[in-house]
Amino acid sequence: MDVVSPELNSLLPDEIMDTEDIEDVPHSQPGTTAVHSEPSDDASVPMETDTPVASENVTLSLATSTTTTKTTDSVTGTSVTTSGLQKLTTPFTISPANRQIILNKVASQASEAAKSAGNPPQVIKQDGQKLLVTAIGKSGQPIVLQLPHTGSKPGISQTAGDTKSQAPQFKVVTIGGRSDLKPVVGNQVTTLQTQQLKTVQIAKKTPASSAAPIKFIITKTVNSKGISAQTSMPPVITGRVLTQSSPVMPPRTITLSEPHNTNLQSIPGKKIAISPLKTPSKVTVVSVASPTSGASQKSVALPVNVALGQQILTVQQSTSVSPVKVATSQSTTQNIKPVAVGGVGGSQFKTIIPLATQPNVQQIQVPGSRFHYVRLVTATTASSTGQPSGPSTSSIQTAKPMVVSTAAVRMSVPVVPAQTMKQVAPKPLTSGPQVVTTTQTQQRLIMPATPLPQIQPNFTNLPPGTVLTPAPGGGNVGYAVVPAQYVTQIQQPPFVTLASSSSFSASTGIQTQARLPLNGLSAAETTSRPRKPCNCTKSQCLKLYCDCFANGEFCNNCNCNNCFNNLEHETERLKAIKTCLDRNPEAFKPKIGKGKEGESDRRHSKGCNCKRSGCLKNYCECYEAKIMCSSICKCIGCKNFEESPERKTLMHLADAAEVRVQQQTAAKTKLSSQISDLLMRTTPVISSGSGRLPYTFVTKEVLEATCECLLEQAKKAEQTHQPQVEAERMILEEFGHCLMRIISSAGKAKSDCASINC
DNA sequence: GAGTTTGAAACT
DNA sequence: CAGTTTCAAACTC
Ligand SMILES: [Zn+2]
Ligand SMILES: [Zn+2]
Ligand SMILES: [Zn+2]
Ligand SMILES: [Zn+2]
Ligand SMILES: [Zn+2]
Ligand SMILES: [Zn+2]
Repeated sequence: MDVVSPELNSLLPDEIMDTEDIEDVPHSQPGTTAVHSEPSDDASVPMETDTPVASENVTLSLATSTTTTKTTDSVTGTSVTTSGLQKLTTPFTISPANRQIILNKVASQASEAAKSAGNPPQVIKQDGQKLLVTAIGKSGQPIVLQLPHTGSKPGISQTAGDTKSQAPQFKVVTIGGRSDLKPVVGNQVTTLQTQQLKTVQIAKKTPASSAAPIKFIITKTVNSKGISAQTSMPPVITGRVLTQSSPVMPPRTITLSEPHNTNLQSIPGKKIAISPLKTPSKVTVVSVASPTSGASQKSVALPVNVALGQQILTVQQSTSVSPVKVATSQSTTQNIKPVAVGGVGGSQFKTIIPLATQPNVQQIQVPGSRFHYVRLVTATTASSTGQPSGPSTSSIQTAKPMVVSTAAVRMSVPVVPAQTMKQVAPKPLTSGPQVVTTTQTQQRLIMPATPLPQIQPNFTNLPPGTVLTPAPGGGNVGYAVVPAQYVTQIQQPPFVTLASSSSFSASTGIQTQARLPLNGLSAAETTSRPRKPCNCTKSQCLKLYCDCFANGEFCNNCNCNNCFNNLEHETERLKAIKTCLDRNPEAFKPKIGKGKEGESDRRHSKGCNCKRSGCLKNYCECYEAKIMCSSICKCIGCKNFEESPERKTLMHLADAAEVRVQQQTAAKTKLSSQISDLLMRTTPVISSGSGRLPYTFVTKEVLEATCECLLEQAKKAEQTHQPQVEAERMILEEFGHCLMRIISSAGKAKSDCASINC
């Protein structure tokens, strides 16, 4: 795959662009556009059912620099050379046959960094159906996604697992730079059928094909704020979409509108949905033009590749912004809400989000959307592109390479099961110049619909081989890459979210996602905050009883027994996730709405049901989350309300305790500073070598500081109701500590002086 | 650390 | 949907 500059794309003939069965997307008219649905079984679209066609390889490269030049190699595919920055060779490869997407990171830096970090690039299986993304995220660890084999490849058997679902699975992957990525199971993830990928194409000329069983229309309003917007584009984008191939579903049309601020709950999740494209033949890639702020270096360093990766991943490192805030501030796209869902519970619908495209426009800007879309077209002459050195395994692709043209704006929205949309992973937008040709646009990549089993982020938390295993069902999987914008808007540290869903057949819709920090903590906070280890013994950590599982995370450093919440038991885990989602589609959504600081929105989604704790103990989920009980709580004897005297008392006690700790810390700090200060002043005296050290060091200031420490200790003893003996012991102990500090300081001063004198 | 209490999750 | 059981965490001693 090569990187093609947007301009180049625009220049590309449509034939190239739309070669194959990809339906063209009708150039969407600004405003709403109806999407035509296509029959799932449309022959034109190669689905898993299709016989293995000569593999089509798609290589996508994104040139970051505006001046990028593109070269196309008929044999290997196209290679693009960015403006001298880097040459990417098959940065992104998609082979239909293999259904793999491999992203290699351009710069070696990232990989090395990752290694240094202790996380080697992860390679998933080399079955050939893998998606490897490297150089994503801060850690620079590559992420590999594996796509399940599609039926197209006879030779490859589908993985065990959900055999039932032949429907293509869809996964959404969001990769973020955060180190703490966690796989999330999420409701947020939507499943798409890979087949839909075809349909995903942005508008094609034929407006309506009624045949498609289900149509989705998505209208998205984009908020230009904060993002470099393309002013020219109309704010509203309409997308369309996809049909569900599955026979079961009756045809439907769904219209989705996305107001700026509308958030799906997904927002909290901060995940990005990726639309899976089943057929490799057509891929739409959007590159994110958004420059990364200086903070994210990687993006800078690796213009092209990184950019691609980021976009695809939509990961970016956001520096400090808490996800929540970001999300709110930026309203754009992130959340798409599927309005109507097919009747099937957990049904997966595919949704392609941004669709509007400008005809012929070189830049892919989509109205209202800040993304750049790149369309990938299979090249007739394509040959498999060589894979870069990346760890990635198989890039097997074959035959037709796809060219991605940035110009086309196509959106592919991953179809998401109605319930679960993906959340957009927040990606801070960095203003880095480097990347994209278009400054403001974002790119979106849609991956082939082949089923992805999972993706795992490579963070340390994750198990070593964060490889995604092929989805059990072997169904097709679609990948969607989230537009960078989404990411940027959110500014959160990048996350990776993968979701795989099986086709409507209940097989599975599972995903692994990275999770956003809860409570709006800064990324740093979240990253640093280790999750409390679980102690499960009977649930195998596959029930919501397990906090790790409930949070969509793998167990890591837990004390659980017989744990299945890990990569080694992915199949079981996915099944468990599905079970949970079947039981409660929102099982993995955060219970506390928006953890933002503004507590206005913070309330428990279901409310508690406490009977005996008065909601003033951590047994109560409301109290545990530090929020007040609300009208939706069904608690009895609740004392967790604003005016509650008990609550106030408790809070005061807690505050007092906190103050005490602070005072104690302050006293110690003061003592230390006094001592050091004293040292500074007395050094000359010491150097004189007199034997008056005690008097020299035990000054008035030191005495005062010491007394403060002792008083604090006394208070502490009193507060904890220690018996007098114990209180005395504590005080004496503290006095001992103070003396030790004084002595050590004196000794140090003396030795220093000695050394100086010498 | 063992044992108890608690309320969500799971199950019927 | 309600009642019961199961479960792991919170809490107590
Ligand atoms: Zn557990
Ligand atoms: Zn655990
Ligand atoms: Zn576990
Ligand atoms: Zn409560
Ligand atoms: Zn409550
Ligand atoms: Zn309450």
